[in-house]
Amino acid sequence: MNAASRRDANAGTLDTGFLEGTLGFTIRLCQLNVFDDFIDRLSGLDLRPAEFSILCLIADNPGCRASRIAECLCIKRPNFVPLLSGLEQRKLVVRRRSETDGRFQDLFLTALGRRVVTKAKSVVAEQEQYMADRLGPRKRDELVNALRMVARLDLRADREGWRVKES
Amino acid sequence: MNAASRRDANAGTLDTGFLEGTLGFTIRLCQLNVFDDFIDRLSGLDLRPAEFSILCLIADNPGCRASRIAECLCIKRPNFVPLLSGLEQRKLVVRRRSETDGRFQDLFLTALGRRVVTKAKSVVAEQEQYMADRLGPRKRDELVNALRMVARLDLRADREGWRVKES
DNA sequence: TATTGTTATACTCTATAACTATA
DNA sequence: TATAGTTATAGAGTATAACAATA
Repeated sequence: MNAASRRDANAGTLDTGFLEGTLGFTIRLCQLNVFDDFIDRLSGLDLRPAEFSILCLIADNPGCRASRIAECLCIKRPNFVPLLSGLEQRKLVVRRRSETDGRFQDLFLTALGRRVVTKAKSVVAEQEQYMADRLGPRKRDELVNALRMVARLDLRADREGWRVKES
Repeated sequence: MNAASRRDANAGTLDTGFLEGTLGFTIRLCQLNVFDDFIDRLSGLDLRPAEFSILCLIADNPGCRASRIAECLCIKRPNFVPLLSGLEQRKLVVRRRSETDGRFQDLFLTALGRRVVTKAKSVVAEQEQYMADRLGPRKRDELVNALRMVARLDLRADREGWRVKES
């Protein structure tokens, strides 16, 4: 039973009008459903969503600094350390101290890491394709575009006493 | 600095093509941004997202059983107990044993609870209105509808060896 | 002095097993 | 026996402060 059907099972007579009409609540339900399935599909490769994202970014940006990957994924640096250490212990990733600046660590995939991320991407692509088939390609693209737009909104811009100098 | 701008700050030269093209990743970024702001807006009323949702459902369904509210919000019963207890200690909610079946607890808002949820809904409505203004009303409604559709998808339906008998 | 990576730590959210009381 | 609520507990995920190494 997935999140959606578990929820629907007994909620038939509940008035959920206000919540279901909000973006915040529908985003949460949507994320629960998609992530539950995502985690399930990738469990065979023993990859959590964060680990998959890290491997993807290193695959497409070999030699990138660790802190940039963490930033791009909105993962705080202290929390990024054990994630990377785990991937390195599993021989999927190598950390190499930068030659030009000893503070940085440049990240690379191992040959095994490249094989794993290729397989993982194809598994994720299946989930994405399944959702695209159900939504239809147009609605699917509109959904991704709308989500990107909301993700980039500065939601605090309409409130006072907030904007301390940004730069 | 919100989640979106924090991410953009240093990610300019990173290739995020694969991840940004997936529904899963964009949903996550979107949820981070919306929830960060949601939590911030409701912090003045000392309400977390889950607490707000519970109050909303009790407000619109007075006398509803506790387990149904939890189910509707995809909150496991053990995790629901301290949430309800907190709201009851704050005199926002009352639990009343059902007269017809002593196992159930019927939930009601106090007068204070009704005042708080009314105020909280108006705060949330401001955030929703701000997002709707940026997206435009049509795109906003299409987004909510698409999210509802994805939230209800049975994402495991395309895989074998999964569906044990549902009922 | 500022930044990267790191450690330690704490708090929130979530998940499971087992207990109780009621049916 | 089955279900609702509860307790205890463990595991993720996430947050901040402080330190070492480097610049």
